[in-house]
This record gives sequence, C-alpha cells and structure tokens, in this order.
Amino acid sequence: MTSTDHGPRPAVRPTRQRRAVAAALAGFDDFRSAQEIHDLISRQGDSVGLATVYRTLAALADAGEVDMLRNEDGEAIWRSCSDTHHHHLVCRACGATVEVEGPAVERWTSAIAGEHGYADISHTLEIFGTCPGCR
Amino acid sequence: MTSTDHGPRPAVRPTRQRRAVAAALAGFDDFRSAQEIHDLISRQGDSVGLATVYRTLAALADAGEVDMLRNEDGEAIWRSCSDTHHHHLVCRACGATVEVEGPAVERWTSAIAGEHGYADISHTLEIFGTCPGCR
DNA sequence: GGAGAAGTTGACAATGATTCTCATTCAAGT
DNA sequence: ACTTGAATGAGAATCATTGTCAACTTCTCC
Repeated sequence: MTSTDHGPRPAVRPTRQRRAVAAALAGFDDFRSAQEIHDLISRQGDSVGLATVYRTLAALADAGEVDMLRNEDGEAIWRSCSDTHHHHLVCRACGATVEVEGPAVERWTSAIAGEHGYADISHTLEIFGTCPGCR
Repeated sequence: MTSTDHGPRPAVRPTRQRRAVAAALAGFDDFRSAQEIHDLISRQGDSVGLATVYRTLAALADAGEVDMLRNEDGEAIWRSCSDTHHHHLVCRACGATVEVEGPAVERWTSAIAGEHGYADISHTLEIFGTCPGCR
C-alpha cells in the first residue's frame, strides 16, 4: 500500500462499476443518454445498475471529466471531454460532435454579465446542425 | 403592416383558455415553469387545465411568441419575448431575466458551423448568474 | 489476517414533468 | 339553429431521474 497523502481523502473508490462506465465512455465520441450508456455496458458484458450509472456520470460531470448537456427534449446526454472549457457542434441526425472553443464568446458573456451587474457567471452554448455526412 | 399570409395556418381559435394563458404571460418578466403559470392562472380566477396550458405554451413557442428554455434541471421554462433572435441573462436565484443580443455570437456560430460543413444551423446560448439584488 | 467504519451498489419504489386518450364542449360558417 | 372539426379537461400513461435501504466492498488500523 504505497499511499501518498494529499490532504483530505478524495473518498472515491475504484470499483468494477466505475471502471465499466469509464470504459463505456471511452467507446464513443458523441453524446449518449444514461440509458444508452447503460445498454452499452451490458453489451460489453458488464452488469451495472442504472442508478449507479446515473450516480457515476453525475460524479464524473462534477469532477469535470465528462460533459453533460440536454437535448431538445430536456434529456441529459453525456460524453467524455477534454478538460478545457469548450462548446459543441452537434449533428441533429447522427449525433456527431465537434468540440469548439470561442474565446470571443467567453469574453462577450462576461462583459454582458458585468454590464448588468450579474456575478458568478456560467453559460451554456451549443450549436446544432446537420453534418456533411447526413445531408 | 406586413402581409399576414404566412402560408397555411391551422385554425387557431381564440378561446377563454388561450386568453387566460396570454394574460398570465403578460404578468411577469422572468421565466416560469408551466406549473407556475398554471398556478398563476388559477390565482387570477380562471380555471384552465394543466394539459391545456402545456398545449398553449407549446403552440405559442412554435409561433415564436414565447421563449422556452430549460433550467439546469431540464425543466422547460417560459416567458413572452420580443420577436427578434436573442439570448438571456438569467438570475439563478430570483429568475430575473435580461434579453441580450449578440450579433458577434451569431456570426461566430455560423462561421464555426460552416467551417465544419454543418448546415441548417441553430444554437442555444443562455447565461446564468446572480443578479445585483440577490447577492 | 481480521474487525469495524465508511463509501458503494442494486433492486425497486417514488417523483415529477410532460404527453396521451377520449368523451365532451365550443367556435365558426352555413 | 345545425354541422364539423378544433379545443378542452380529467386522469391515465410515459419516462427520465432520484430516493431508499439492506447487502456488499474497500480501506484503515491494529
């Protein structure tokens, strides 16, 4: 047990289930619903409760390791992501996703918010369209 | 006055219920859930079924007369709006809303989309924060 | 190696928003 | 008034998501 103490314990344990979710996330590039991810895991031979999938995804999103956004029906959809702040260009038909960055947009939102005295700003920006392959 | 003929429009009848929803919408500036709007209507003395409120809000949103967006829980929230394309700066605490326009953002999103060959673009951009009054 | 504490899990119930069903009611045109 | 199709409401039905709680791991300390 070589252990390095870094202040308060993370208290996050590496379990079979969490590994399965991580493995599933590694297997696709677009956004998927929790249920789809749950199915994927089953198809990979593992068995993880749906509630656990939700819990794990929420934890990962909290830790900034996955992106969660909502499709037009309000359903949560997820995918693993790079750790910088970015937005998405998502194909309406096939779900193909491109991560995009827009420093200008970041600047613009903080400027607008500041102008109106709003603090503690966050924002959502997603672009939907039809990708070249789906036309 | 612009032409009123915008193609085949399914008959929309002015009913007591639709007037009640419109009246309720006129009574607030921030985003409210369908249920809150339903409560408002009741409090104003009218009685309209919840399903009808949903149907009417959906129709109005379709017609571009109200904005519908999703809060962080994925719930649909609504408010009447101006008819130009715009975005919102919403207070996380009290729901106070400011409509903002960002030509630069519009330009940026189409540029990005074009760059990647995506067509038929739409986008969502909402800014959340804490308003001056709620700090 | 083992005991006990604390984080995790799974099966299933519970919630809650939104939609659907369908018999009834209403507005518009004749 | 009479007919017709849109509109409504009450409640059932969906469906994603969260809560419950006993059983089960993993970790730590001895």
